Amino acid sequence: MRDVAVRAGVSTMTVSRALNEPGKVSEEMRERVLRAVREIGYLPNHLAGSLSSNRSTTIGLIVPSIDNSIYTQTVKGLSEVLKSSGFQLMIAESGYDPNEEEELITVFLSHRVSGLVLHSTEHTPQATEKIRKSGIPVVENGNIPREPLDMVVSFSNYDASYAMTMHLGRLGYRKIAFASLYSVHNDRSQDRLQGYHAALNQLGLDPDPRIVLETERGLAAGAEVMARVVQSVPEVDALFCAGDVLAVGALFECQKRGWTVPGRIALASFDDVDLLRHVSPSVTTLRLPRYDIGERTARILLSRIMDGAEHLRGSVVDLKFELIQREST
Amino acid sequence: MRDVAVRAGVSTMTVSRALNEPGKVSEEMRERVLRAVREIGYLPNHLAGSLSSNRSTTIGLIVPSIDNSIYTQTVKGLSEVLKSSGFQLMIAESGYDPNEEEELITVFLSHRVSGLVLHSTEHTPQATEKIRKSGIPVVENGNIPREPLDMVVSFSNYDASYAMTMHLGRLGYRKIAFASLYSVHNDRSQDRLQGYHAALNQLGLDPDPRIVLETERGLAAGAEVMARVVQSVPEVDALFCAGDVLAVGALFECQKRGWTVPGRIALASFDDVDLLRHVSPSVTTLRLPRYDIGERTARILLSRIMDGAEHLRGSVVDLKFELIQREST
DNA sequence: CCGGATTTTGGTATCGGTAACAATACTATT
DNA sequence: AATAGTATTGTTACCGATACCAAAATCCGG
Repeated sequence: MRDVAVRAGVSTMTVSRALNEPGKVSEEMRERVLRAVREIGYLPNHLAGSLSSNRSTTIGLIVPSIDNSIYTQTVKGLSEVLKSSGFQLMIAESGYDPNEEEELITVFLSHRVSGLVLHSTEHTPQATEKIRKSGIPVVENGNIPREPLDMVVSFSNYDASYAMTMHLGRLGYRKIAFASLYSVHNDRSQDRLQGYHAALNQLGLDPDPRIVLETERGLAAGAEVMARVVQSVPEVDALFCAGDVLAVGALFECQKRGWTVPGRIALASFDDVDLLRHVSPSVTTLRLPRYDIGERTARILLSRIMDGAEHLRGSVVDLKFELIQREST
Repeated sequence: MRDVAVRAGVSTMTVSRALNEPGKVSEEMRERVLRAVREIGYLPNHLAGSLSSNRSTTIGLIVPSIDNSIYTQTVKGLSEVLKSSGFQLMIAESGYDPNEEEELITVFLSHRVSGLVLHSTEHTPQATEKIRKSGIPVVENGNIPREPLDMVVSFSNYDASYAMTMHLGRLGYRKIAFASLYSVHNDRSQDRLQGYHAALNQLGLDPDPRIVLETERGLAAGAEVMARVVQSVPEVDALFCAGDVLAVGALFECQKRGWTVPGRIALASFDDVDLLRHVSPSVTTLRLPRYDIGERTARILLSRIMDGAEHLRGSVVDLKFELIQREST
């Protein structure tokens, strides 16, 4: 930058202003500076700028696992809004481990991100403390936690799971099995399970531990769950797969075994992946506002960072969901 | 850091060393410093460190589209290796637009990333020039370009497409249709198309423009392609879907219309997504080393950055692929 | 045409670290 | 015990920008 200043015959301050606050500089200076910038091929150093101004243009994002297609829509929403404001995204994965998450939070804070987005809502006390101490705005967006760290943009896993289970109950199914992903360190799974139980209770149905299963992600796991539940408890008449692509795997298993859906057993899923609409029978599911969550998260974060919108501190945005009834129920 | 130094009764240099080069500091000092760090709750400022040392620990990654599940495995591979070396990933999407890519490269350079990973291999001249001028190592990993910018870690889209087409030819199919994603500004698509044509030529089959189609991503597009090609050119006996989940959509369309696969028409896909193994019939496809590409990319980049392995400059790593014959052909 | 208000520009300190070298303490050797 | 050599710690300058305030230039009404 010094070179630019010399070449343009002005002070570095003028260069800095011409680049960042063009309005505060005369037409002539601005052009002289911009020309010098072009001639020299000058690239501003963001590190120096951030250090000096004590403001950065990076946002940290921590997801449990990068290769989970569920998050990609949210990341896209985040990314698009941030890009339009000149912010950058730093991404890392915690592997569903709160300690790992804490570690990453520390790293991001030392990189002086000006905001954090956390998918998980389970944090170590130290992580919470560090965030509080740093004073930067945070958005949690995988679930609506009972005790938010700061802001929240999400749908409620509990509500969604409750709604789907009630839907199955109202359709007349009496023996509703439930499959989800492992719930250790995964409050989304835990909430879905609780929503399911609350609905059963509301419907006057007895919970049966034999038909509540936890498994890993993937088609194979879904298939395995379907086979297991039908064979161990033949009177089961519906399976609610509250996670990933389990329902697709389950459906394939039914097709392979010749079990009709929903004749022999009804099937419902949690996330409206494209696939569920195209398989036959198409699968009843919940449409979750994945993209909107990212977009809204970015907006609310930017308001806090750029406009200092302190009144947004602690706000909880519930983006709801939509139940889509299809052929499988 | 000054506070830590005062509290520990040492100079800031000693604090810096105790934290970054523990070996160069005596046992006693190290403990005194670490205690002070803990007591104060000191968090190093990476921006300042990077600025001062002229080294950063961030890598920039530019993908055409974040919400494409194809990249997630590569990102995971990258992320895991980088994390273990304390590097951070900045991600952005170019939307298949070289100008957008150039813009992002500029931003990343001004953030002083110490390496770049580009999925696309088509760049503007200015982008190429900026990268060259910056001197930082770059890895391209969506394809193997004819004129690499610097290092390359990928498989060859041309070779893969050629191999699959030859495979279909050897199985006896004579009228092989080809569907891919739009090839404008997408050299991966272009190379796949060329590989297909080269194989047709080698097989002594005449190319037929009526059965070479470009479409968008998604199941619906795949279904549409299948319907279109079979109805307009009934003698077609195989369809090679060289992109995304097109093949799955195509298969669903066949099932819906009662066309047997491979009886009425054979079907082959390009990327081994989990799904293809679980549908019925299972789909012949290419297993691409998505995760390995990410992992290897990270390793080669880190070698250049940390060990200054200049002999790696310009290296091209072809990670190959595997053809998986299944029921659909 | 003048004095004060306003806009534009510049000087200097500083952000929080590290590099490079200087100074000091300690070790080993003969 | 003196000397050279090594290990440890400190001093100072600087990385490349911006903040803050002072100085210079411009504007304006009376």
